[in-house]
Amino acid sequence: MTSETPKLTPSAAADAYALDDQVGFLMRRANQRHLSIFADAISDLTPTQFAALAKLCELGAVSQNALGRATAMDGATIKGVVDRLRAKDLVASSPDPTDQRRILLKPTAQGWDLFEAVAPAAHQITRDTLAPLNEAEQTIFLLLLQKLT
Amino acid sequence: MTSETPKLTPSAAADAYALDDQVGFLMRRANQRHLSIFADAISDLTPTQFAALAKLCELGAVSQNALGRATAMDGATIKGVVDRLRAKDLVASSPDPTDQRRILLKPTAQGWDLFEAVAPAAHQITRDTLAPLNEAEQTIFLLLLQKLT
DNA sequence: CAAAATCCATTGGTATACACACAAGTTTTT
DNA sequence: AAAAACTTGTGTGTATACCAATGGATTTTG
Repeated sequence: MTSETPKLTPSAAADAYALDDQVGFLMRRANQRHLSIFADAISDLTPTQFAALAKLCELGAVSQNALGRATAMDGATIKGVVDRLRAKDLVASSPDPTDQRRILLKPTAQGWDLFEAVAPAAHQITRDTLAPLNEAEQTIFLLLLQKLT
Repeated sequence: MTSETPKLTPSAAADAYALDDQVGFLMRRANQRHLSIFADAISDLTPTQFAALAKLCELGAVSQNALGRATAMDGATIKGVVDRLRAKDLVASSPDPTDQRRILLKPTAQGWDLFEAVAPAAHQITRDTLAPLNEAEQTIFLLLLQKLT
């Protein structure tokens, strides 16, 4: 690969790589800032746990894997998240009578209460995260983000 | 906050929360896609390890904590990353004669070679990640991302 | 119907990522 | 110079996050 640009010395190729301008690095930092805003606003749940709880409140009763797909987490990840939500009595599980492989998940009354209590804060977190952008920029940013999904 | 919208019942507030439209969720998914592209293109290093190695090649000899700051990783995180880079003989450490607390880090010859070998692939990863956007959109996206940092 | 393919939940392993506490070294204050 | 404040590296604990493998259940195929 380096041999394809014979005029550039290897060091020049290296110099040309500015970490701070790479999408990956910028996305990581933007996400760090968002996670920090989240942690400051909601201490009862992690962002991931809140996402799972919110999706479960939206979907009703679904299997663990289905919840994982809906929240973009793989099987191993969603299991840990659900375990922690169950430990906090926010989610209840029961065997699916239709399919013996599945575990049906549902928010508990406490889970519903917590979700409704923190939902406004969650909206505020979205606003705070986007605060450095004006309204037009926010719209564009969300649109472009969606294209990158 | 909730009291500012008294006409909405809690359930309505809950219904109004669409996880799939939240910045945090979109950024997480966009990042997942990027990490997948990275893993497909570069198997020798993780994105984090590559970032640390690239920054070290850019900066020369710096302490572990300084490298962590330059790559946006906290002390505990950068330690693990550097440990793994040292285990692969990509980075060497020596005591700082100026400050007995510090460990000076430097890329090994092998570290330089690997960085120069994969740097073109890293550029390609950035291009692939942004590929769903046209050129104008890419510029805007990077600009807005930078504002969110 | 039987075999193959798929799906589900779980487990083990590796790698971020951050909070917190700690000890030793360095700088700043007083 | 002595005290206070800070920095550096390390260790512990918790929480994502994903891969690969596994055993049991279900669906699809032949």
